[in-house]
Amino acid sequence: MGKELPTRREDYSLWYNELVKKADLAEHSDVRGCMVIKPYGFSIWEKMQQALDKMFKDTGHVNAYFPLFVPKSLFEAEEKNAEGFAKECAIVTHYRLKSDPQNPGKLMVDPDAKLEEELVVRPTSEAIIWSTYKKWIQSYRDLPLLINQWANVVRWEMRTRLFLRTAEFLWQEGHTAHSTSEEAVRETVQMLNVYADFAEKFMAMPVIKGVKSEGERFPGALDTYCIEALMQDGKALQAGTSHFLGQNFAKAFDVKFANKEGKLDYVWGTSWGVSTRLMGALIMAHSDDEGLVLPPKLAPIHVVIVPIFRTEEELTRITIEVDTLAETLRGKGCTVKFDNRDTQKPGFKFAEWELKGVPVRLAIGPRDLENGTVEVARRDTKEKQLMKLSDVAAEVPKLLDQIQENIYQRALNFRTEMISKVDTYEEFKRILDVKTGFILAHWDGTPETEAAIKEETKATIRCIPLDAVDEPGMCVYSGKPSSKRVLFARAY
RNA sequence: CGGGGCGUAGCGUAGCCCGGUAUCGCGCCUGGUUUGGGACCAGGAGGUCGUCAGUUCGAAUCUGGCCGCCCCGACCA
Repeated sequence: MGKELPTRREDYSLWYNELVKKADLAEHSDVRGCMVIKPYGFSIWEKMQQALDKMFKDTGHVNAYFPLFVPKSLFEAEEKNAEGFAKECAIVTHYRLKSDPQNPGKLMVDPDAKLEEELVVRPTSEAIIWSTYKKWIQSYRDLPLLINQWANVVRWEMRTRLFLRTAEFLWQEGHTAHSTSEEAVRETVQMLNVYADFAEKFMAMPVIKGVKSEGERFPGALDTYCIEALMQDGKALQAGTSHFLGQNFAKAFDVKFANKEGKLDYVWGTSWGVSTRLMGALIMAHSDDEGLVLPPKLAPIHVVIVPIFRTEEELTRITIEVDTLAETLRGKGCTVKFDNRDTQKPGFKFAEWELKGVPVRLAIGPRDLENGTVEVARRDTKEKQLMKLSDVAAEVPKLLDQIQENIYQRALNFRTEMISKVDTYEEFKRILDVKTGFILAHWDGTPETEAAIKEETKATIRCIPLDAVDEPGMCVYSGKPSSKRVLFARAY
């Protein structure tokens, strides 16, 4: 099965695609550019959703749901936003099919069922939501409005990649409205921090927080904050964004409120989102040549128990021990899978669960029954140890914590090694050639320089890091003065 | 939309140049032996060769149209 998995070094893209399919996460659909998320992959996404949803609720947000379709007139109300998405929209123009007289048994679009106004399938929901907020907001007493929705969106991308860029994807989008600019900015930054915490604490993936340059900014936003992660092939991945919208959408949709002084003013907005792209990030941040490596906090199965037996009788004796052990582990919050299939051999099961990234594997055979032991194997380091059966229930939860910490440290060490400070354009290009990864370099702040560097090297400004220290220098490209370093990389 | 490649069993492929009804591996099914790191042996099932037309006694193979997919670019808040 997984034996044919190419190694990461040979061809990272190929390896990624194979892994996604072999680990039972997802596959390409017959529908153009779309993806089928398989049950195992979806169960990981559900764990992400649960953790994120709790973090949103803990910061005062509530969930709601808005329509899939956006009338074209609403969609175009915020001009920059509409322009930004115009090239990748799916549009509903008709509402009925009929039998095709030319092709018996086939259907055709009924030309008589043309819509008065086209409906855009949401590529993002600012328009439909802000048109609704207009009705909900009259006074400062209605603010802040802190709403999130879990939904699917459609962006007609020309080239797609499983999880990283698909024509339809699942995400969450938060849309908030505030009475002051300061409060909206605070919200934007707060949600950026929520995303960063989620990435680091749950996904065990270190991220760099920053602000996008003008060229990479969300259309319609005044500022786009983002978290940027580094994948094992040295390419960057934008893992989440949080936008300060200013009053742009409020003005476009005429959302005004009466403040305490009784004066009308436009509300201040934010929007923020993460998507199933995080699944791609998770895979590319930790996996190895044996397959997926899941952080325990997001693993749908924490512990898999593989019995080793020749006869029914042996399996029965093992099952008695396993039932007790599994029950105790479940009592400690572990998700336990007892793989008692008699259709596969132990070696096959070991390989299969490694491919699926299960953090801890226990093996129990006749030898262990005699000695009162269990073989405990951890996925991240592939270390195996014999443990007393009586100790397992206490040790496994600790081991899960260690694995969570270890894979974070490993990813952090990798990223630290892969950040290069460079001061000349030659060095800049050399790093991209031989090492890749993140590059911290001075930039003169102009879109022209940014575009020229992108054109020549394919590297883009991932962000202007929030923790960038003031440091006078010269732009690597133009030689003009610069006050701080920005983060460059080739990106997904 | 440009440049390149490909369409043959559930998956991956050989055959195509040089025309004679399709090769191999994985997987699947049956039986047996196995079972502490992806088992082995034997037998078996499974195909409108993307599609339409043309050339031919005969087309997976040659010719043309169409459809679909992949890679590179363009695109990707």
